[in-house]
Amino acid sequence: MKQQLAQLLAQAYSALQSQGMIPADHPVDILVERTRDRGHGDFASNLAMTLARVAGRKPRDIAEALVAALPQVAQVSKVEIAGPGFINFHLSRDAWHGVVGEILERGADYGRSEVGRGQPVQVEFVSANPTGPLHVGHGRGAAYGATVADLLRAVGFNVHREYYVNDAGRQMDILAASVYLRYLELAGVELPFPSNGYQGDYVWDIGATLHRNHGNDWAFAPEEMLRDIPADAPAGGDKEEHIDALITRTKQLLGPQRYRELFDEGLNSILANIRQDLKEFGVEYDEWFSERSLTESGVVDQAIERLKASGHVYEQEGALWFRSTEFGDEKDRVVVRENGQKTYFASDIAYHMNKLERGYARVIDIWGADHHGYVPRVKAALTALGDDASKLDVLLVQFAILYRGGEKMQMSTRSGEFVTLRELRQEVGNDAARFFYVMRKCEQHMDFDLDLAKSQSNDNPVYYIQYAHARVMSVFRQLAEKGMAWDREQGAQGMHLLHESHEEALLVNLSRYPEMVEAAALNHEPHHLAHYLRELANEFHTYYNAHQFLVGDPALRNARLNLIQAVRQVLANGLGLLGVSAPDSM
RNA sequence: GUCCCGGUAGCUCAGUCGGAUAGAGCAACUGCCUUCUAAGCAGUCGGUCGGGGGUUCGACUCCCUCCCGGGGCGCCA
Repeated sequence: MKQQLAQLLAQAYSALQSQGMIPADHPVDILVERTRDRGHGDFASNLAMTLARVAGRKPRDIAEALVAALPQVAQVSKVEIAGPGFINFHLSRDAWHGVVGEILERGADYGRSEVGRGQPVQVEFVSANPTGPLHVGHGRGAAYGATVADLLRAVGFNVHREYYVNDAGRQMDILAASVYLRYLELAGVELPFPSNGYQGDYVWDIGATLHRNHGNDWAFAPEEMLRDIPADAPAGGDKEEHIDALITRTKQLLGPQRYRELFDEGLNSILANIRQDLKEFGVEYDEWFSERSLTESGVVDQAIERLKASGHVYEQEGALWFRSTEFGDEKDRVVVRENGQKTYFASDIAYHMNKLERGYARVIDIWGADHHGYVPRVKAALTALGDDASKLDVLLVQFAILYRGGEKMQMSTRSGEFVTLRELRQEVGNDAARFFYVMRKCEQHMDFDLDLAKSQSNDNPVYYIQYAHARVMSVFRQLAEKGMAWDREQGAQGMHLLHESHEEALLVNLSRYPEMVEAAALNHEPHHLAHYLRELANEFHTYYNAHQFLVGDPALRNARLNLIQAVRQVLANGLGLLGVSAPDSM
């Protein structure tokens, strides 16, 4: 409808050009918008105002000329000029009726489109280090990423969802050492636990698995573990040096093969937990991409070689630096450390190089906002490699701050003090969690009040929307109980009987759904969908209270049933995109 | 110090590319269940859009500046 009106205006516009009112070579973007106030009609255009300057005439004069040149069509009942020069379109009542038939016809496909033209897009999200269970902070990235990916698929992109598994590096070594120390305790070797180790209960569980598999065979005496190890922080030492020495000692004592087994036991156990958690949360991936595989397949070395060959790296103080300042970064970045170890950044350059080589039209990274300073260096690296950095969109998700009892909660994986995503899901349910996480735009800081979410879950907007869906289902159950059946064909014939203001409002909103989905997808803003569904549910509840559906007149009854069935379909489609269930009864 | 995000009703937040009288929910208050589920509906109350400049037909929206809150600024990942 919007497109149609824009085309009508385009015809009027070229008529004005041939009349010489507007320069013939002046190109223009014709915009038609939904009005906010129905008193201004259904759609409006500001075209006349934008032309005022180039034509050298008053906006209202141009508007009058445009309206005079506008072709007549049946769907448009009235065209008005209002305010400073808006052209307002009032649609005929019949113009809205078609939407119900379209929704019933297309069913679950209503709202889907092909604007993405099958272009391949990658969405990488969550990618939390496998050093512990997902916590509520990761939940926001999971819900947001999954919804953005679903929305993009709904509008016709070929979406590839990926989780980058950080299965290499120092954090994972700290986890391995932590697991080993718990194993030693189970084997009867009592040692002070490092202050910088991972202290969660899950570390005990992994240690216990090792102990079941190997008994005390992997144990060493405390003296062997602690010989020449620098003091931990509580004893006046440096916690980083302490834990690094423990890692080195663990590797020495166990040897490479057993250390790898220890390491992989921790990695696989935690990763399995993360995968299960996400799956239960309705978040599925096409690929789990291993960081270690980049090193092992030589891709990291290739990336560094390419940077060397193009002259964007230099050596200083024994380390190899990438000259990222050349591409707008604040300072240059190390890719190979003095000790010969490649940095995490080196892997990330390789990873993004690999992503672009896979041929995606767009690559979307969803990161926590604390990584924002990282964006310029990754883009710099892609540019230096000769790739098109503009294909990469980094969406930064602000933290979800947890409140309990009105107080902010600390979250630290290291200390083991956090609310896990699993706990949250168990407390408030998947539906409420998924919905809450995407209710706010991602740049907005989010206060997640646990007490509210747990104790007053009945007030959650998600229930309000689900209730609307359940109510429609209930009406149809009542229909059957009263020995009647829904005659969809008769309903379609009687659409003209729907002239209550509540019915017209619903028709307008139903027709808006595809536009809203498209905008939410292209702008990566799922919160629009959440707000839209609330509004639609509100209009339905209002209608429900104002009018009886199961009336005696079969023509009116079936017309109303067609309408509420269309409402139900759109609610179900929208909730589906958010990963929220649409229950038959509540 | 510098960079990023935010500041809109008592609270939590929407506000489309600059558009017409700035909107919801919660909270508070007043009504509505013999009728398709009251997890609902109708109504009332509530605003210097952080402050100050600027751009223009028009600014919550764009630019400058200042204030406040959160976060980032490692040869950690």
